[in-house]
Amino acid sequence: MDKRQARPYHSESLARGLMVIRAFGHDHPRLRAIDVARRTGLNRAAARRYLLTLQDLGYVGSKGDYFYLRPRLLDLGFSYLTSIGVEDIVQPVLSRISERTQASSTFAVLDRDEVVFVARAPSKGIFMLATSIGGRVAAHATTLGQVLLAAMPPAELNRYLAESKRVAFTKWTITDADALKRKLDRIRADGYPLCSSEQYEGIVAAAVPVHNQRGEVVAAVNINMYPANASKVKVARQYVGILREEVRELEAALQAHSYFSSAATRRAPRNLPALNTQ
Amino acid sequence: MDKRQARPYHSESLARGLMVIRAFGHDHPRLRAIDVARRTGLNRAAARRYLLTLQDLGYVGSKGDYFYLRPRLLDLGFSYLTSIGVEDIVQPVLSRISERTQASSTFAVLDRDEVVFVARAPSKGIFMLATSIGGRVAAHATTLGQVLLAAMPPAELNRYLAESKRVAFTKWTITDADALKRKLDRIRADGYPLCSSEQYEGIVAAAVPVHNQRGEVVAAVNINMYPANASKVKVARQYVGILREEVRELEAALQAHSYFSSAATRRAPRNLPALNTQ
DNA sequence: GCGCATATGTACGATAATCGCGCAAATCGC
DNA sequence: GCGATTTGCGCGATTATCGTACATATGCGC
Repeated sequence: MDKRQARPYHSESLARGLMVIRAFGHDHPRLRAIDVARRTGLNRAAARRYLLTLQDLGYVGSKGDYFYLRPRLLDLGFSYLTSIGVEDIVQPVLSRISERTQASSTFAVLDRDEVVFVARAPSKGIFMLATSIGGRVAAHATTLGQVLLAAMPPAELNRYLAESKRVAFTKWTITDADALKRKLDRIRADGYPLCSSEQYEGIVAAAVPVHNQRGEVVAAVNINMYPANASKVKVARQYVGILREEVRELEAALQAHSYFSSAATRRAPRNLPALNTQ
Repeated sequence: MDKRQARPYHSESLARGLMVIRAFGHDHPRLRAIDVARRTGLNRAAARRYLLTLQDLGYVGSKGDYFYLRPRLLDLGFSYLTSIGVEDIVQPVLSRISERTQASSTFAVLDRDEVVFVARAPSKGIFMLATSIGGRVAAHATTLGQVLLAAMPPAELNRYLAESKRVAFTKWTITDADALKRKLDRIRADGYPLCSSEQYEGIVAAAVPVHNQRGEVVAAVNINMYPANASKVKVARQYVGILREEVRELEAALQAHSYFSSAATRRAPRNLPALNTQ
């Protein structure tokens, strides 16, 4: 009846188990069954069952009453990384970009209003962004995010502009919807965004989009520089050529692979009029 | 009855859902429901239910009949990475090591007979190992693996030597159990292993163990060099000092964090005599 | 040393989540 | 156009999962 939304196509056990994994993290690297229960809202017995299941599968370990995550969890993310071809295709290109531009470079995709770092090649300098693979930052304050936002369908972009609350990381961060919209317009005209200190003071960055064979933007690649190496935005602008050149090859290589290709949408939906299956 | 092993503490749905995720990968970046069913051994309807669940949760997407993994999956591995403090603690140390030794460095842990790469800092050169975060290699052929094997309890080590089948990557790879045992003995005496071309032709590497506050080896850090930079093993040996020095600070920092500390094993097991909870 | 508070491990009946078959509709290859 | 596949979904059967309960064990305050 109305007890709960009936969703016969939804496995609650799986959802709850994944919730258990996410209960762990930087501030909570070791948790007891009851800690997990409290953090997830599950019953203690249930939380314990999921923990023991995950332990059987090798994803978590335990010592005394405490549970902790084990490196096998990286396999799950690794499935994603290999499915888009990070090791074989993306990483070599990033390395070449870093080498040719003396800047660190990053390959990233959009997930809702955040940019997710998928691959990265550091520069020769000491410089190393703190966030690592799988890390996320708000889209509005990075070149990666801006180039991805600029490629959004208008309707979706308007929803983003309306719903996302954009915080300022520095005084140059663009948070205002109209200002951001103007910047995105400029990006569409130029083909790439330049950021100066919008996320980190003193960092200059440029990004270019990565297209699949149908011309859709599926990812972005950027370079980050120190002002010491590139005190003028000019320099960044000059490197955009290299970035474009390398990304063109990246696109070709990615299209040979099938993840982004979106080639065979074998069938249209049955009854419904082509719902956007997101 | 005897239909199936009754395991009231085990959630099959969670296990099956995770199996679905692992059905994807490099050669299978896009799968239909029935493909997943075949690859996992699940019923098609069940596979589809798990896929739809994962889609609801944002871990997979779909286009037409095809499903694909989404970047949110990286969050799961990210939970592990942040729980051991990769970003805050490990990465800065690795960067310093790479800078001081001009070599790429890696932080890794052991999972059964494999080494899992957890964090990495590339060297200044072009050199970049293919495998990325979450990647695995057989333990016996890398300095990382050897230093971790050398620290294993004797019983476990013997089991490893007996059960693991060790393949040769180059003609210098040590695969013989006795030879490996001798090398591990030497490592215990020296405190660190040196590898020359055991995994890749021409690569020289050295590793040191990372201890928790109880003196247990919980991870390892290594450096990899090109013969061009270090044609003599001597050079590697000289860098071990730097490696040791930095890792000592790493250990101090990690101990402040609680993941590896294994501090409060609050209670001993109830009835059983302190079973090794793996 | 003695409660009090809290956590664990396990059992068990109730319930609802999950299973897997079966079918109509839609697509592909030939 | 036809046979072979696959999808989406409904539905009854079954069993996996829930959550309460209880004995046991630990830590802490006094």
